[in-house]
Amino acid sequence: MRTVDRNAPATTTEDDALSRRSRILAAAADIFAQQGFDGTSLGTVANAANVKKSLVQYHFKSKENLWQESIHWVWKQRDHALPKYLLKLPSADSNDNSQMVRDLCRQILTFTFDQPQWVKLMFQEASKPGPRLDWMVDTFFKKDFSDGKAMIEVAQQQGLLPHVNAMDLLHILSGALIYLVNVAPISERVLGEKPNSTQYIDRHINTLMHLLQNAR
Amino acid sequence: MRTVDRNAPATTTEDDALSRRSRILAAAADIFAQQGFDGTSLGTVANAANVKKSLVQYHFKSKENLWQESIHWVWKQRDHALPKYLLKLPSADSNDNSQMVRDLCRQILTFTFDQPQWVKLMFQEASKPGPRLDWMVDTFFKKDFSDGKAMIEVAQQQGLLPHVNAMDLLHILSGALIYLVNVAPISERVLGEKPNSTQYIDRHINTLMHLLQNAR
DNA sequence: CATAAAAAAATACGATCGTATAGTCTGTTG
DNA sequence: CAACAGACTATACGATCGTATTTTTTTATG
Repeated sequence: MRTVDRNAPATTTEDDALSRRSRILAAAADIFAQQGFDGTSLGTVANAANVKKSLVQYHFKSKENLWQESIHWVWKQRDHALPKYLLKLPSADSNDNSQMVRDLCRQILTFTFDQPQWVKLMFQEASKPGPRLDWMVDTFFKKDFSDGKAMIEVAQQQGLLPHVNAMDLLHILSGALIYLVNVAPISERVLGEKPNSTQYIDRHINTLMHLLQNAR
Repeated sequence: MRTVDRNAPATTTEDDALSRRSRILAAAADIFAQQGFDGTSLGTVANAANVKKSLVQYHFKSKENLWQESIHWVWKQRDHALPKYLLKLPSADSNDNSQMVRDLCRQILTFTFDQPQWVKLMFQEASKPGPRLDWMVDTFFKKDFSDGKAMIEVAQQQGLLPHVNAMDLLHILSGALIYLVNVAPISERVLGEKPNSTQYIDRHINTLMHLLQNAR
């Protein structure tokens, strides 16, 4: 009987077990981030990954476990895309560090507009505290918070940020950046302007930097 | 047979149709805000409102309709609690208007910490654009945006806020305030500090005002 | 009191979903 | 070739949920 015929589109890309597994992970991360835990069905994930529903359950034992592994995958992507500035502000090379905060903000914004899963997953669970939020706090957020605070403090010591409470400043900065991503679908519909465009991001960051640099 | 016996706790509060209906609305708003649309079941809402599941369907025809009416109810609460400053910055009475922005921010923060439903419902739909988000945009957000922008501009004309792009400033302010509420369950677990305490809110607002007032 | 409308409750049904289980296919190893 | 393990599939079951329908109870009105 048929020797080849496996799938319709004649997968030119390799379709081994490993690629299937990560395809499921990527699809699950997307759908979990968009539809939430309850709004996501394993069948939908399987379809999006172009695999059978049973295979999802074979590679990941339960929906809960798939969710956890998806988030690990998302955070790995994020940490791989945003490591450059983290805690590595040059101590006193003193060429032009003034642009560093601006560059970091822009990089965070553009990446998050492109891969908003981590933010969506974060606030989904924050809005309904439970075991899943506790797990995320222990696994990711404690480290994220301390890294962020350390970055703020380094920047402050270099005179790049006003000397106010570091944790407050972290929240204000995070808020100003992340809110922009979260509210983007609304802004787009209200203002009729694409908030993830380069101009929009640059203008917003300019305004933000203006507020920060004129304050002491 | 029993003349009275209706319910266990001998409801001292009147339990007529109107109070039942609004009890369902309040419960639905809470649960929708916490668990999302998909994560909310009509049975759970009924239990929380202490009514039978069938009664939920009697008063509100469908889950979709219950969701809409819940949100109308939430927005009505919000507009009833936060009308004082909206668009009503005194034109030139000029006693001490400098505290007005600070007071407004504090009022928004304390109310939203107390009744975070509107924010949660807002971002739930923003994270998965669809017909429900479109409905919210047309019904609420267009007005919210224009009101907010108008407020910023009035404050700017009085010299209470730096003269930067009004919409950007609105987003930065909204972000700094709303993010604080959204991230509160995480902050509470990471920092071991209640973010909705008066001191925490005041300190945060002080920092924010410091950034705003030293900038021009 | 009679009667009709409104309010509330009980029941049932079809669909979806997570998961458990058994079966199939393929490649490898001894 | 035999045996086995890993990858994959098919199927079924129990539970939950939204909704439709029917029935009972309460309230209002003449």
